[in-house]
Amino acid sequence: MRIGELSQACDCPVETVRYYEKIGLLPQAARLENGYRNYENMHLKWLQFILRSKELGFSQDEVRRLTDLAHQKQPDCADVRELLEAHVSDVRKRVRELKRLERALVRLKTQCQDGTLHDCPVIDELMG
Amino acid sequence: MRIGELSQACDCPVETVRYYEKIGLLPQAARLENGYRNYENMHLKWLQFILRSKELGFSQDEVRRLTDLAHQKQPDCADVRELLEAHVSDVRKRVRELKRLERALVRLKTQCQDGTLHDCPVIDELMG
DNA sequence: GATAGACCCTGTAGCAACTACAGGGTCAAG
DNA sequence: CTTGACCCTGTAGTTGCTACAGGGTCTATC
Repeated sequence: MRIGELSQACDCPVETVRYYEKIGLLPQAARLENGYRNYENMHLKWLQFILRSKELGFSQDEVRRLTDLAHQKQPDCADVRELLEAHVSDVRKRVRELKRLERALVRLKTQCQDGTLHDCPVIDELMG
Repeated sequence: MRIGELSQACDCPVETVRYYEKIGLLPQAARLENGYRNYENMHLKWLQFILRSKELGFSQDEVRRLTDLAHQKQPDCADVRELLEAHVSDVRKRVRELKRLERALVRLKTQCQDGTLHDCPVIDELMG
């Protein structure tokens, strides 16, 4: 399989595939005589694993740890669970933070009733 | 006021102050004879405005637009309102996205009941 | 007068996680 | 034999800083 096919099959830009290979997230592909990368089915699975993990918001580092676990002979479920739990609590923290932001913004917005006002209370408040 | 004082007064690293000046978020300071930056009270207010806007999650570009509005003779409240509304809906979108993520992760986690399991269903699911 | 330490300067490289070129080579079809 | 789609490497850009490297300046102390 050449890089274009892999890229299309996974709906992931070729540059990104090469990038993942470069940083060692995706194992290196063998080369054809003309220098083109030659991917196996294994690479497709691996890339899908990476992309699915990214979709779930795992960082590159976390994805790396996940692929490491996934390719151990006996992956320890406790490690996976730990990663998962850390990630869930991280996501929850971000949600709380954004909700706090939202409340502050909405409060700010209520000060902006009149669209034609020249002395803008929003700007005043940001000014301190 | 020298950069260190401004930095301390706003609890913002000196490098960041210089950076804001460099990218034009903060107006340039006059220089002393020895080349040191000499800040006025105006800069302190301006920097506080920037930092407060950042705290509310505005991007650099949005902050720039806010400072532009703030320093017009007659800031149009409708413009401010528009920025604010766009930002609130952006924040809400991010919250929804993260909540979706959280649900997916929690679902994944429920498959991980046994910490000693060798055939990990989480990894299987990520594998596709 | 030397020197230590705190402060200031510029400019560049690094982070995540890619994306977008520039400047080439390869290959099949018409 | 040329067009166009594909492939290659390598570098620079993105956002919003942070962290040096390699200097200069100022104040206090010995």
